[in-house]
Amino acid sequence: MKIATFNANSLRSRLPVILPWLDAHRPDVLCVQETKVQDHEFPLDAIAQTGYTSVFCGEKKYNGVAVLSRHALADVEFGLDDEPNDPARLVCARMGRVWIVNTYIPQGRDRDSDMFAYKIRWFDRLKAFLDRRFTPADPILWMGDFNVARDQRDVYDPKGLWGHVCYCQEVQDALQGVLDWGFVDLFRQFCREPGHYTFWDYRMPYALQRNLGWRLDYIMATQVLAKKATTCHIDIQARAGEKPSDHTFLVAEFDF
DNA sequence: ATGGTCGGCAACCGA
Repeated sequence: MKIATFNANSLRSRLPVILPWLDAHRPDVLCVQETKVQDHEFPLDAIAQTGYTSVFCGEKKYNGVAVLSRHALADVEFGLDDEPNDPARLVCARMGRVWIVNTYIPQGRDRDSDMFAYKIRWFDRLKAFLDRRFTPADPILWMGDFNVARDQRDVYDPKGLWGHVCYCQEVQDALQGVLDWGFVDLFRQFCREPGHYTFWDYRMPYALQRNLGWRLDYIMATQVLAKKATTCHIDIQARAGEKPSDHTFLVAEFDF
């Protein structure tokens, strides 16, 4: 089994990246965040032509999640189970006996904004969501854009960036609280080195060439699946001169 | 130095 996650920053404008990538790599599942497309405008047919079914929930300009799959998806649910439930930030579905939880976690804006408090709470709400449906013994893949860099290996300037909404003690603790429920960071299971990133701010000149990046996207697996993982790697599709952030896939493969 | 650019989509907002 091969799975992947991708922050699209507009699914429709990224189809020229996504469709060839699906054809070349044929993952069983691709989770997408920031689709930025309403459901009635979702490019269902273009994706179906590559052999993938989709489940999705989007908004006009912001947010939006989708799961693209080569296999049937069952028990599809959108959003958390309290209010506001953010249906365009979470999709949960079952593929065979494996559960997929695809999240686009709030970015948080500023440390002193309501959105930051909302971001912190989101992790506890997600843990409650998981508790109501699963146990840590279930085969679950929690993946997507988490907007958290877990430690100093995950940002290009740990001292200078400390205190950012995506790199501060509060968000690291909040994420760790959900990990402690029973998840393994699959990329870190295979690579302990610093400097491997999934996001480069496109406002920074030559951020990719200078490797001024962040690791904000994750594939978290419960133990039963982590034991079967054979690889987890970052696939940067950007060619010379192109902006990389909207072209970065995080991929994991499993021995089944 | 607290900038920069991109996407949606029609004036800024979110990242």
